[in-house]
Amino acid sequence: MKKLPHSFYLHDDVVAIARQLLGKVLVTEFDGERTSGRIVETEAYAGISDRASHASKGKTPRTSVLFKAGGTAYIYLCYGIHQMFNIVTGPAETAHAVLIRAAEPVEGSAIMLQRSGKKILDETITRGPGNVGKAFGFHTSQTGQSLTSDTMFLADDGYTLDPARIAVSARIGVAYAGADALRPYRFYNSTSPFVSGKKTVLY
DNA sequence: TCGGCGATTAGCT
DNA sequence: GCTAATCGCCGAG
Repeated sequence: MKKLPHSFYLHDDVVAIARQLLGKVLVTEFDGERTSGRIVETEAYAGISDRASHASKGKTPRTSVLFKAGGTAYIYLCYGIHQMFNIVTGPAETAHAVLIRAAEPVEGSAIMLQRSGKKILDETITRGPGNVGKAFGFHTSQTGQSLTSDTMFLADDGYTLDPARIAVSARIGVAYAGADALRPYRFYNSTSPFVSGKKTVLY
């Protein structure tokens, strides 16, 4: 299990990073409770020119974290309920980010179940960005934290996802973004039951 | 200070 | 498949 180096996040091609993150392991260890999971679904948000990205609204108190250098966590609340976990990428001020939409539990599934309030452990535990936030214990108060720390980081355990299994589609829930909503920026493992949304392959 | 709205989800029908 | 729940953020006034 190798922690991804800071340099991984500084690459300026956010779409390439979103694809490379499939198969990597997301690890959190809050209050001594370690949970980890293999990433199976991501979405790229390409800076201020991407109308689906919060960065398109400019730098505000909420979005300022997006403008930091890569390797930073951007966590925000959606619909008043869901903690959405994003990874800031690229050099400072580019405002690129990758949203983690789904993962497969590797360690600490009992803790994930407890955090989610669910009764049975099934694939909904980490399916969808809101559920990922819950299962891993993310909270908006952690936005702006480094992803190379010991409490919150990404790792490579040697696993490589067969490229033939990677599917690409438009992003989910961004219809308001006009033409940008059609960009092929969503990547997922087509064989994983943990992937959210429709299973149609567009590309 | 106020009103509209969103990178969603769960629970019914 | 459809819809209510739910609240912080942001821009307008």
